[in-house]
Amino acid sequence: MISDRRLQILDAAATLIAERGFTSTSVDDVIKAAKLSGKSHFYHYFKSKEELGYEVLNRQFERFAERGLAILREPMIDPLERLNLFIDAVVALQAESGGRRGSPFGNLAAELADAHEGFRVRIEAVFERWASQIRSLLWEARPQLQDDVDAVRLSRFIIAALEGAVLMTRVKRDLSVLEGIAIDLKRFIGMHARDGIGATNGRPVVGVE
Amino acid sequence: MISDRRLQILDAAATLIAERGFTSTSVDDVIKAAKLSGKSHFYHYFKSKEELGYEVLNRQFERFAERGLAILREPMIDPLERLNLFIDAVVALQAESGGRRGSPFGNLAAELADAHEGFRVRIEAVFERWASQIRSLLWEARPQLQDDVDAVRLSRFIIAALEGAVLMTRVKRDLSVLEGIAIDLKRFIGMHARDGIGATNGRPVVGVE
DNA sequence: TGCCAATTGGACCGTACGGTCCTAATGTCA
DNA sequence: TGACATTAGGACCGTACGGTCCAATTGGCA
Repeated sequence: MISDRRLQILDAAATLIAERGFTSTSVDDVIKAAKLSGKSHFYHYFKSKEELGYEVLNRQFERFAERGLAILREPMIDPLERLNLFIDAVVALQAESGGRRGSPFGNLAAELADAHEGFRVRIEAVFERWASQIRSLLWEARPQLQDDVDAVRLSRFIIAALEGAVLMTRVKRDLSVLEGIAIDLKRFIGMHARDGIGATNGRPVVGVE
Repeated sequence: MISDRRLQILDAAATLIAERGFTSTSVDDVIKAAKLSGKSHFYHYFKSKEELGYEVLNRQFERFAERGLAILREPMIDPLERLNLFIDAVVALQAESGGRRGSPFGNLAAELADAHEGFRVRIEAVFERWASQIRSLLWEARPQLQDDVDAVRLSRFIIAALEGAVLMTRVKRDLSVLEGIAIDLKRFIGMHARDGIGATNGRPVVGVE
């Protein structure tokens, strides 16, 4: 069902959309990048540009789930430690493109949230699944956390800080922006620990750097 | 030099760009919204769509500087208190559009950072001026702050968290996302105070809510 | 062998876009 | 009165876009 060609098109489109956005990526661009013979070849696999966009978004999320969110579920590692590792993974993922690419979700969100309800809803779902993973982890870590920690709020804060950081990194073309924010974010999370380490001396509960 | 018409066009364009993004806003759309008679009327005032975009960005920043950043410089208020008030102002600004509009800088950044160097540079400058205001405030507040507070890093963190929060709010169409993050952000800032209030019990130095 | 998906290649269409050019009317201030 | 910015209206142009249609070929598999 999932032919090689389809994946090839999806990957090419993902790269282009990450570079220029969805609107500024034309079907002809995708055809050229995926080395298809022409329009009919493309429309043999996708019924519209919109559908292509949806599937690209799906694949981006799957990739992110495998390479990023999976860390949040590692059963052998302390939950709060896992959260730190996850943040490191986001930094590493960005480092691959030199911080020039930004978040595929954040980019699409900013570009299409108001203009295109179909994308808005799908991106909302992405953020919700992401937040839900963090909430589960926080629930698991609750013996180590202060009683009044608001998991919903904290999970949103983490996502917002990371998305904002990735955006700023892209604008400034400087990966150290993201790295600095990652450090602060870990400290903020550590501040919610029951023992309060990280809150008083600025160091997180578990290893930083 | 700055005619009424020009401002009228700039305001109409700002609204459209905030709603649909720069690329998806056509010159004809602007002409209709600003009630101009035709293309020649528009091109009488602006030499290109690009120049219009630059001037809209300038005006958005001026507006933000007057209604937001100005708070950071209020001489009669305690600096850290001012930072909290500033965050409240960002929330209030978003509330005006029901959180549907997002940040004019973040939106343009995500849409054009890679595609259009001219915009990227200008948005970078916006973030830099914003960060610089926060750094000044932090410097002013240094007697109340812990010695090892990194003003550059903290100022970037604040901006990233706010930009990310505004983006998420827009995607979820729920202002309470931003409100929650604002609370956490204030707590994080309070955590840098010398007395450590806010770090141990989750309350900032100065009034929250 | 025959079927069917995959591929190739290109013509074509309607629309939208940024931008130019030209002419003429209207208002305003010196 | 004259000079000049403003307003008005429209024709026009080249290009790009998403999408359709058609005809022909290739290749694997039952």
